[in-house]
Parts: sequence; C-alpha cells; structure tokens
Amino acid sequence: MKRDLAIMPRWMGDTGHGAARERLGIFIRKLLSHSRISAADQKAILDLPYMVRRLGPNDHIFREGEQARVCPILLSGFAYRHKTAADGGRQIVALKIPGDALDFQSLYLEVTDHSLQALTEVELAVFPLKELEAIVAPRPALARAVLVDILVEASIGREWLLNIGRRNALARLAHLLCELNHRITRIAGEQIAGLELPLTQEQLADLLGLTPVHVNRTIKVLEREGAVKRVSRRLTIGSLPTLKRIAEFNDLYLHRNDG
Amino acid sequence: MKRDLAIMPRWMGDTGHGAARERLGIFIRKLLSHSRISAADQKAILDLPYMVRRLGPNDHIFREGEQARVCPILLSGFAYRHKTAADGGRQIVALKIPGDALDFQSLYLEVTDHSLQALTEVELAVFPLKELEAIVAPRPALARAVLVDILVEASIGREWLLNIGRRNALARLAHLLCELNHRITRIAGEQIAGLELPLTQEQLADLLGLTPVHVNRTIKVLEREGAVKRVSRRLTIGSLPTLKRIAEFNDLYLHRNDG
DNA sequence: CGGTCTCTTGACCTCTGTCAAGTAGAGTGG
DNA sequence: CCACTCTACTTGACAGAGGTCAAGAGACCG
Repeated sequence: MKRDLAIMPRWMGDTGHGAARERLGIFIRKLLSHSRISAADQKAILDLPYMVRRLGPNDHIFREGEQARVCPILLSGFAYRHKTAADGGRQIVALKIPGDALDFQSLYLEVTDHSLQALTEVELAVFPLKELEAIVAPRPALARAVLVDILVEASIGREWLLNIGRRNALARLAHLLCELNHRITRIAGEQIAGLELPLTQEQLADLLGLTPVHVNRTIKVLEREGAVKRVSRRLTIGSLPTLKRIAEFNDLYLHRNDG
Repeated sequence: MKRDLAIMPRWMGDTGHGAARERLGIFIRKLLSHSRISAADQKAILDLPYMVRRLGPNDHIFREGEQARVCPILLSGFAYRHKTAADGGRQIVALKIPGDALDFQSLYLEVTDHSLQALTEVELAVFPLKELEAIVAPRPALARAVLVDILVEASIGREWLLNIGRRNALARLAHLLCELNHRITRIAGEQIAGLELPLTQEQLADLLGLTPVHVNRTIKVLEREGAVKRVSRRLTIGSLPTLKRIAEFNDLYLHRNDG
C-alpha cells in the first residue's frame, strides 16, 4: 500500500477518506472547467450511486475490440488510451487525469477501437448506466457538458497530431509537459509546485511517437536548459516559461472556460 | 467552370442537378452508415430548408480562433481541417468527404481550435442553426446519430495518431489510401473503380507528417509494387489488397454499422 | 543481497528532411 | 497552333534527426 501511495500523484493523496460521494467533486470540477452547470444539476450528479473500483499500474480497464458497458470516471491516478500497430509499435492516443470521464464513447459505439489501461494505481467511480442516462436525459445542460467533454478530448487529439506530425522531439516533449501542467492545474484549482509525473521514459516514448532512448536524450537537453528537473527518477517541471518557449505552447485548444 | 468539374471527384459529377432537397441524401447515407434512423426522422432532415454555398479550392470555410455559428454539410468535393505550428509547419488533422458534417463542434464550443478549408471545388449545405436544433432536440435517434458522427471522427483521429506516430512513410501512405477508399466506397454505396484522389503531393505530406519530396519517393515505391497507379497526375488505387497488406489495414476504427 | 525494471551512454545506422536544379502538364494569350 | 507561365512533380546529392543495438549503472523490491 505504501507503494501505491507513492505512485499516486502526491496532490491527490489526501482526498481519499472523505464521504464517498464527496469524491465525485473532482468530476464536477472537470465539467465546470469547460461548461456551466447549475447547483441542482451538480447535486444530481453528486447524488448518483456508484462503486469505487481500484486497479494497479498496467491493469486493463478495457481492450480494443471489446464491448464496454460502463462509463468510469477517474477519481485518482492516471490512465491512458492506446493502439498497437501490426509490428508491435504502440501509440498512446490519450492520457486521462483525475476528474476525466474515461468512456462516454462506449455508451454510443458498439465496439471499442482502442485499449484503456491504468498508468498508475487508479480509483474509478463506476455508475450503473441506467442511472447515468436517467440523470442526463432530462437535463440539457448536463447533456451538453458531456458533449463538450467529448469535443475537448477530440481537440486535444488534434493538437497531438500536430505535435507528433510537425514538431521535433524537443518541442514535442516540452509541449506534452505544458499540456499536462495546464490540465492538472486546472482541475486541481491551483498551481502545483512540484508535480511529479508518473511516466516512465518508455511511456513518454509511446506518447510522443519516439523511442525510449531518444526520450532519454531529449530529457537531458531540457534538464540542461533548466526546463525540467528530476527527483529520483520522476520528472518535474523546472521552468514553465522555458518549456512554453520551447514548445511555443498556446492553450487555446484546451478550451478553458473563463466564465 | 470546366476546370471546376475537372477538380470535383468524378463520381460526384452527375448528382448535381436533382431537386435541391434530394442532395441531402448523401448526408442521410452517411448517418445511416453508422446509425439507425427511422424513415420519419430521415424525412425531417430532408425537409429542412438550407442554402447551397459553393467554394473553390483553398477557400477558407472558417479559421482557427474564429467563432463559427453554422454547421455546413459537405455535399460534394473534399475539405480538410488543419493546424499550424509556430514554425509554419502545417498538419492536416482531418479530411472530410461528401456527406460529412463539417462542424457539429461549433454548436457547442465557443472558439474554433483549427481551420477548415476546401480542398477541391465544394458545395456546402448550410442550415439555419435554430432549425437544425429544433429538428434534433425532440428526436433522440438523431441526437444519437450526431454524437456517433462526432465519435467516429474522433476514432479516425486516434488511428491517424497511430499512423503518424508509429508507421513508416510507406505504410503510412498506404494506410491513408485504404481509409479513403473505405470511406468513399461506403457513402457511394458501391466500389469506385478508378477513384482519382484530388490531393497534391504537398497536401499528402501535410496529411502524413512528411515532406513533399519524401511523399514523392514513397508514391514511386507503391507504384513499383503495383499498389497505386497514376492517371496524368492523379493518384489511383492499383491494388487494394496490396495496399492493405502494406498498411496492415483493419477497418474496425471506422465503426461501420453492419445492421 | 540477488533480481528486475528503468535509466544511461556510446557507436553506428537509416529513414526522412533539405537544398537545388530540372521536367512536365495545364491554362493563357497571341 | 505555338510560346509563355505557373504550378506541381522529379531527381540527385547531402545532411541530420532519430532509431537500433548493446552494455553497464541505479533504483527499488522481495
């Protein structure tokens, strides 16, 4: 268990023991980051019954080709979607952080086109599907928020296409770090000073379309510039402005709601 | 005008002069390719009033950062979404074919995160937004079809991430050609024998995260293998099985509805 | 304290990019 | 019908970013 806590993002560590329904607050916060939702609608979500499921690093949440039937919400930890080429090459196509809904898609598509795996120790909130649909159907603002959530993920995917297709390794890595910092800061509601990313260099490689060896070389360049630091093996942001300059980062595509 | 016809995909050339509302049939066909829609719901769409807008190659439909307010449907021709890196590198992040809805997203997000441009001469059906919403709101099957349409585009985007991140130039190009063949065949309702793609090598480069020069070299390899042919300057599929073998193509991600 | 998983590093290789010059078609204008 | 022009396509020589291979070093675990 000690190990689990070490792998969980540190800033999530102390939210674990409130009343069960409190934990959905992070999901509300995620939705509020891009949509407006009334207090009544928020309460409807918080009143939903759900089960908490725990999984360890590398556990599968679902596999490509399966028929998924649930829509888990990530309460703590990280998860990722990935696809595999015929020659074994693996590409991570999305990285999910606490508060993210993991699978609105399976409510509407029959077969899953990718696999979803836990990156770290994770906790999922799993709803009975019927209940979720019953809550959303009569509430247009919620239905809209769900749609916006899907659209924002798609927008992030488009930015990743640009990142992998057109930026070199250095800018690519810097851009990913900027994005993660923005997304995590946004749901945490404050700047996280020493956020340590729980990604191995191999996972970074699979995120960026590079090889682990080249990720290693690239990290060293960023480190030399002071853009990142490392605590034992964990990557930390050293200078966000430097990273942004290297990545030429613009957060428009994250569709932050300034309201 | 002669020139315009030459640029329009040949197989679309003779659909142009039916009654105006007939032309929306291709949009229905696209929706039916992944969703089930009742005859009554289909009629509701066909009865929608709309304007046809014509644009020439390279005309902008909307630009990144703008606030779009309409949802055009592509009646004929091709269009593409693209993003630009700070150094000028351009990445095409989606390619739209006749029948595709071009911008469900702007109904829900304030600001556009990418640009949308006509690839060839195109014709768009443009609806009054209110009318479209009025049609969809009371018809759950239509709302669902719209959502599925968005999800399938997102799925295609994920496959492109795998394609660009993990496949070499040869497989990458072959995969794109397989995908386009599948998508076009699907809405055309039959195999298109000599479909000529209206893409320049520079555009192919922007689609694949390569340079025009390397696309040229790669096409030559495919040509030598008999996988593609060329008529004047237009690319045509020579042998679909060969292309599929090179790309190790699997159409699961296109979410064809077998119903 | 041995085992395993990452991370590091160096040497070498190759795929793709860059640069630059030349060719071929399609449209235009005489 | 023949220049002329423009754009796209070709081609070759060269460069360089990133991949591959392999061996060793650290960290963490049981």
